[in-house]
Amino acid sequence: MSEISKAYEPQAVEEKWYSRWLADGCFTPDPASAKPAYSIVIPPPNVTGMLTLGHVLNNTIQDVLARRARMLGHEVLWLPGTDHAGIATQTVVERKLRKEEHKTRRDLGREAFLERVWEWKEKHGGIIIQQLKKLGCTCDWSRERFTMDADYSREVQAVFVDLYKKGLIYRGKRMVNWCPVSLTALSDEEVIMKAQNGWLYHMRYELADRPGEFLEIATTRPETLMGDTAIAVHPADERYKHLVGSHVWRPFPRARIPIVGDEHIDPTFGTGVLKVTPAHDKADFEIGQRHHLEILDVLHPDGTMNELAGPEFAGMDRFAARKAAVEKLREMGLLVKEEPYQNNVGYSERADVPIEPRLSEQWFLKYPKVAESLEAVKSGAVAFRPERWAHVYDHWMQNIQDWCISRQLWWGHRIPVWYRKDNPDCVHVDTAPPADPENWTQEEDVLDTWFSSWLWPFATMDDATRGKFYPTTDLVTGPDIIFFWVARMIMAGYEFTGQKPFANVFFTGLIRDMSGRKMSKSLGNSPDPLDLIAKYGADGIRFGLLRIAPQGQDIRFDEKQIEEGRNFANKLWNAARFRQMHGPSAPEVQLEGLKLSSYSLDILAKLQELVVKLDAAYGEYRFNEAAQLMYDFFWSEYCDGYVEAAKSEIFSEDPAAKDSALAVMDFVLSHMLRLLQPFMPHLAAELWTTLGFTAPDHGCEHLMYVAWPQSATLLAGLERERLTTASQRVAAVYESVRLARNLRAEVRIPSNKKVRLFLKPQPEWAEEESATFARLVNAETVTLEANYEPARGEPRVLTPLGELYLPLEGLVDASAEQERIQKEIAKVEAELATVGKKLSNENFVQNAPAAVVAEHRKRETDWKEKLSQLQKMMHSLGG
RNA sequence: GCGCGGUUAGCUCAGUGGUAGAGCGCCUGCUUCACACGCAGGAAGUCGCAGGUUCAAACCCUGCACCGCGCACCA
Repeated sequence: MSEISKAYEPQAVEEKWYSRWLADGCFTPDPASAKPAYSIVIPPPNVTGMLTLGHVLNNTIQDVLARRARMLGHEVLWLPGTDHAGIATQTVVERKLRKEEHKTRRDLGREAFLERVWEWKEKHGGIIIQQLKKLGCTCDWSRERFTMDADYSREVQAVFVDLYKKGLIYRGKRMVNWCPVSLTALSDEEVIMKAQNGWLYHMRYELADRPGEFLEIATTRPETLMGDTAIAVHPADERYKHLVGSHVWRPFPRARIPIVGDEHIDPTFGTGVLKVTPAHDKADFEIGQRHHLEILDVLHPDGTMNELAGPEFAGMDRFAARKAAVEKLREMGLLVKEEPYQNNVGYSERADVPIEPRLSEQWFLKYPKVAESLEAVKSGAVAFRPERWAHVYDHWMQNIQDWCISRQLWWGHRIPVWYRKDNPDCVHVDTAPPADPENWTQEEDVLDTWFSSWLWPFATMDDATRGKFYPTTDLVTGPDIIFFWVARMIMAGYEFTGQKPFANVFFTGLIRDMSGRKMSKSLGNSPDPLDLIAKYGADGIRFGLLRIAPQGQDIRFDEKQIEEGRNFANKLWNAARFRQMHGPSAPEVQLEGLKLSSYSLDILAKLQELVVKLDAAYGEYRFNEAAQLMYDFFWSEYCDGYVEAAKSEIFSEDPAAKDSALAVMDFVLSHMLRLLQPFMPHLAAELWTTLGFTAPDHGCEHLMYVAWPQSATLLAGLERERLTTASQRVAAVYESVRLARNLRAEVRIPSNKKVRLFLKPQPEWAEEESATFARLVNAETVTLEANYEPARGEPRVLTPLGELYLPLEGLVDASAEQERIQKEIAKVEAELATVGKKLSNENFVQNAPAAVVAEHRKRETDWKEKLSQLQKMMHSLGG
């Protein structure tokens, strides 16, 4: 046992314990264990990533689940790792290359560039892993995985080949979402629709067969008109249907283009005439297919105009070209009007620029096991929490589209396809290159990062691990990646393992700033969790964040909340310190045979109730409730209530009473530390050791492996029949204390000043509690006197212990006291009226549950009793 | 357009049919022998609006308003 400092200083304690756990291999499970398995795979953060508050929330929840599972006797695997994050990582390294060497990746060439990326990854990647250790995460670091590990890559390629052979992967020239900055195709999920304030331009195209007559067309993208290869109207539109089959002049480059009739056109929008640019719009492309229109691509991949747009536009950026095209139309007298218009534009998720619909050769996947995956969530085989996310999943799965899986990047899993040099139509699709590689060229593209992440729950495990821990138990993630990751993992699980990948998915909320904005680097509104850890301790931030993280609801972050977590840690620290000051603790307390005070019985009953409620909260993944329950129990019930009351035993002359109270403190503290361990692991471990607690049969010296308290057997050996009466008595004393303190405050006696009180005792046991009562109200003496005669105007209050008097030797005049009691009477009368009204309602008395009615009747009796006593007190004051 | 959340004390949020809760902030008093990262007391809410169901509604139903999000979109 060592001396404990006055305030908890988390830094040294946290570092000490984390390294001790690591040294003792506490996080590494044994696949051969006979214990039931519990497993989680971490949502792999980007290898470029830095810890955000989102990660803190997410990983703390996982850690809480893992730690509690260990205490419940499970063999626990929490498997960590990082994601290669194709675009993000490649961008970081390219930027560095440009800045430091003024080179592009093409200057280096593919192989040399990839070497650089690996170098970067070894040197700077995975910082976030170190940061997770600071948080106290109990991941099995010996199993850390990376989505580009050799064996993981083999698995990705095998999956590609398998799906290709099943006919689910195909190559095709399709309209895809093209990012002009990253220069790659993207999946539909990587496109974010944003509302844009732009313009709707009305322009007119001259009819080729009727010079001088024009068709008016509305568009938001005049810069693509050079790629127009037709004009479309609705075939039934009375205004235009006679024109179908004739031609108009595209103004520049000047060309005759046909007018086609197509059902897709909405006659009510704009002028009811659409310019058709098959190369630059998905709907236009489809119209083009239907009418066999020419496809005229006027853009370079980087979003600048190409030669087909005409010499004056070639090389111009698409947005500059928009202005230029409008000007040119104006000069030609073809611009009718411009009106402000709001529409939605798709943005690239990573580069945050508008994407271009672009026709290109890409690889696509027809998703496997869609029906089975839909059913899994519907039936609850994979349980979503909160449940409402199941609808979002359902909707997406019902409308699922083929997935564009190829990316025009270098960093990633290269597609295992080779084309014969002398005949590109001859392909070799296999995890191994062809035997005569010199005659083949490998596909240049890599796979979408998510095409590797979707295998994460099983591709990260070796056979022995998979045998024990797959399918995993819980997945904890944000609802923002429900399509990117969760849905795809479920499908991959069924397709490649024949099983669901996890039993439960818990969706956390998003953390927002105080004005409700999403935390982001660019807004600079995201505090660095490491700063917060340094300031408040990992346990403080864990507890503070979880206490305010409701089920699946977004969270407004306020540093105050973390401060509360730190304060709670300090409270625990000092409560332990207080216990330690009164001698050594018993390593294992047995309640049996102890002579217990009412206060002890009461706090033990509340402890048991806490365990019951905590188990229920965990059962529903209500972590905020669990945190709040522990906070309230420990701070209010234990510290403010029990410890203060027990001081009269601890400081008493009776050694038996003192020992009994200390034993109860040990019992409560040791159980509290067990319950707290998942949330505040470092502090709990530290206090557990400092106080010298142990537990039987846990086979390990670490608190994290001590058994979770069992509510059913917690109070075994206790005089159960005394519990109820003890709790009632304690409640009466505490209520009396509150009223007495209130009285002191009302007559403005400073809280540190001792007073002499007189009590006309009510219950026959009042005397037994008078010493404790006196201590709690800071009274020098409490004199019990059935026939006490108060002075005129003496402050008094009616308590469950009896009428209480606070002599002030005439400092308060009778009228002031009368006024105070009159106010109390008014309050009681109001309460009585409320209850009376309810009880006089026959419908209530007949229909409400008997217990509710009885409760009301009792309330009425109590208030009546109180009223009559107050009136008597009023009378004795001469009122 | 369809769908999903939210709207409770000054602030951040709990509270799924039976007398409105917490923390912070605020006011008052306390360096009382664990803790000022603390102790004690207090003020403060027509539970978004309007209907309905019920003996009883913050809670269930209907409609509306506002805030946020997702999906799909008409150029």
